[in-house]
Amino acid sequence: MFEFKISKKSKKNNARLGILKTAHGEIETPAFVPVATQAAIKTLDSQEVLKTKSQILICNTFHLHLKPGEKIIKSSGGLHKFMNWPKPLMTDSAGFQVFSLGFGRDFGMGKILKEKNGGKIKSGQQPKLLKITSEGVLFRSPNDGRKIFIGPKESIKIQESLGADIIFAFDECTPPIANYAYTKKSLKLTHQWAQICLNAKKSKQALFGIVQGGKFKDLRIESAKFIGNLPFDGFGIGGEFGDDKKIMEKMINWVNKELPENKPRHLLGIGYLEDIPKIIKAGVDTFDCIVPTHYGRRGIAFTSSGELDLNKSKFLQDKKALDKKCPCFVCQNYSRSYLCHLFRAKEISALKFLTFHNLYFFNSFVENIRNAIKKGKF
RNA sequence: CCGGCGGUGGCGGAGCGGUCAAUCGCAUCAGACUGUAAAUCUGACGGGCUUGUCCCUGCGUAGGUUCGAAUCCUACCCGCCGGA
Repeated sequence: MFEFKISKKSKKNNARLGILKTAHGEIETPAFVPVATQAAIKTLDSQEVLKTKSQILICNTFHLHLKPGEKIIKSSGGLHKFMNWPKPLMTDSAGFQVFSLGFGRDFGMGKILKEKNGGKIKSGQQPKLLKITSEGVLFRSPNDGRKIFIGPKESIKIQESLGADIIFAFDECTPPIANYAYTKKSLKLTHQWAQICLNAKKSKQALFGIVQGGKFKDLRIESAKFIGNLPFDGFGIGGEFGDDKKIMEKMINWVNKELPENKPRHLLGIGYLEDIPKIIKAGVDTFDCIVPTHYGRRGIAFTSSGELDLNKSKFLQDKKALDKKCPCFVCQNYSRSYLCHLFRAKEISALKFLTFHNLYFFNSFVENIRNAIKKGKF
């Protein structure tokens, strides 16, 4: 079962309040989606994740295909049972790994550039370790270097075995230094793969198509029209978002203008705290991001007064809570001083405390935006 | 008191005649991270500035040998171990 209902639209911008219904329960949108790549929110158990107000998680097809393999998960009764997560789940298609293990690795870059860095990647160019063909992608396992082929059919098949509520079409996340010709050609492939995914799917899972097109307005619009016209249950907006973040908001607006109004839109892999109001205003319903969990393990805490790096020795003297306004169990029970000590002493509980707090903080942040939309204040 | 071993940067520890401000760890400091190759990675880490194929100081202390010493010799100081 899959349903999306928009209960309210902002009069000030394109933000919308909605309910996404799945077989594993409802999600109030806009919603943040924590990233559980290997069927785990690192450092937390599923009961703890529930306490962070998380409504849905996203796991990764590529990683789970390698370890432990979808057969194991299927034989355990699917991802929900396997990881003891009662609420909705998404799985990413492995499309991001086409970038992160390909050109992303070759050039040591993320999908958002800080500086303008031109179209270094030209049409026809291949990443060093991967081979991208019209059939799919020949990956090299980052674990042992062995070859792994995943194309649209394979991705869907794996995702069906995993059994998440929402699955994604296989795409290529294009790199931010790809030129127009590369991006255009890649887009064509992503579009072909989208149709193959739709035809391949036999399950009742909701399938989201992914819009690509890089930083190029005409390609983004072309992609949103093409993908938006296919019978997907919802849409992902993927890829790179330009040479700097300023384009991101514009780009999401170009795309959302073309996508069907009544279907959910998921922004893939975006969500610094400062990005969140912008992307919600641009009409995004759900979005996932590694930042709260990943940064938490690095010692960065997100608070109402900014980011704190708990590795810094100055916090040893600081007896305050991470965030005095936060009701989470970390802020209620532990001082910055103690958390700083744990990080400096390399105690593993440090990672858990910040992961918990950051997720709670992000989810609360988005919850506040939902309430504001409800009250007509956003 | 005798014998053995050793004293190198904040710490541990390489080097054992020239290419040494000195491999490498650790600690410290700074930076990065947006569909997680990520409890990770990068950089700095004697002092100085005009940040450079730059200058100064330097391998327990004081002398010596040598064109040249952290590296060899002598004395002394300190530490550890063994013997009286």
